[in-house]
Amino acid sequence: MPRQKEFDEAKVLNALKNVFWKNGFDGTSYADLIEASGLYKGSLYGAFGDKRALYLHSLKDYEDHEVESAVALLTGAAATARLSGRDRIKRLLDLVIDAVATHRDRRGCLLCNAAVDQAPHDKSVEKVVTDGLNKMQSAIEAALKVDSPRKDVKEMASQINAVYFGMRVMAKSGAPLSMMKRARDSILKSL
Amino acid sequence: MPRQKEFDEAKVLNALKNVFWKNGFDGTSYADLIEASGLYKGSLYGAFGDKRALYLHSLKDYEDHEVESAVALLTGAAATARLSGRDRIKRLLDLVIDAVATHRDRRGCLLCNAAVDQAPHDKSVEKVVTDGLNKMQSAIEAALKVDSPRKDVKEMASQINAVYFGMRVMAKSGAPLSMMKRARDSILKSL
DNA sequence: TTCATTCTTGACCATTTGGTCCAGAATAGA
DNA sequence: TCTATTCTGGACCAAATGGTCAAGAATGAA
Repeated sequence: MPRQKEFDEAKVLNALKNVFWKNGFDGTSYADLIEASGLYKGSLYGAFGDKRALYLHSLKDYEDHEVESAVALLTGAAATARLSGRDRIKRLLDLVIDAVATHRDRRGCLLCNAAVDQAPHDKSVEKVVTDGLNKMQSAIEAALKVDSPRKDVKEMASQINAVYFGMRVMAKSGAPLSMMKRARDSILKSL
Repeated sequence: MPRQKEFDEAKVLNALKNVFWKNGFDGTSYADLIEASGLYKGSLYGAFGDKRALYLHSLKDYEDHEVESAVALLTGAAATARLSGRDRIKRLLDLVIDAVATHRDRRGCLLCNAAVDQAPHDKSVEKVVTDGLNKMQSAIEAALKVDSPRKDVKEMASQINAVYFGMRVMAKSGAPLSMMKRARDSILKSL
């Protein structure tokens, strides 16, 4: 085992993810990735492969971190353990609104972006995306079950999932914050 | 007024729209547009301008046709005049599901696609998209008002709007049809 | 018929694209 | 110390990109 890698793989992956998150797959060039990672072409290619592979790695990184943290929030890990299911869902939707309101973050959700621009053209992307979607679905169902047993959990969870993704699109589109807030308030009312 | 154009502008625009619809802005090359339109580069450029202009023209065409027809459905033009607001909304959501179920149409909604991949980077795109979003919002409100006066029309309409866009994303992502149907059924229940 | 104007056709161009390759640097083990 | 192996740095490449331009065709007006 001679010569070690000089870069921190996790950090680089995070940087790559952020570029794809902001610009999408086709909107990102290899040059952008080189700049963001601080690596040279050879190293980058050697470490992760071609552009498509870099994208898939980024998506998986997103799923491992961002999606997992949403799942944790919903299923009641640590900080949200004492919250009602309804409040957990409120938290989730608030995150979407806060991203825009306080951080001016218009990147939306990488999974949602990938769904729109790559999933229909690439089976591997489709798989990662639907996996993520299913994880969200299960986590929302889990949150709903906290409050009371109900037989329409799946239905309601799908609706919340749709609202969540819809709000993500609204955020990217530049829709007024009021529209997003109303969508959130309306679904919370029915819980 | 010498020499006439030899092509049908509306048809060409429709062809361009379909390419962008399928592949997104960054995913389509000028070569794709030339092939789809059947024109030569010079003519295409002369008629509509650069790639960005072509995209904007396509978006507007989408708004003039697709969005307008959804609006007509919701506000009760001709065919839907006798339907309840609820049924009009059901029709709208059914369109999303049918596109996938019977036509295997994974293009989603061009406005939604534009929101995700171009709106954050281009003010003109953002404007067309939010205009479309607002048109949908008003039309949904109009549909809701058909059934009964309610004071949460705006809230409910925003929620339906979010579900609509969320379902569009699900469609593109390759999510199971059942998830989309449940989202639809759930929101219809609350009407 | 001539002319001005607008259209079509396609050659052409600089730049950027994603991707390859290899010389040399670094280092762990023999 | 030597060697085998892996990494870095960056030159290099073919192809595709978005965009320009000019020669010539078509046609209505004078």
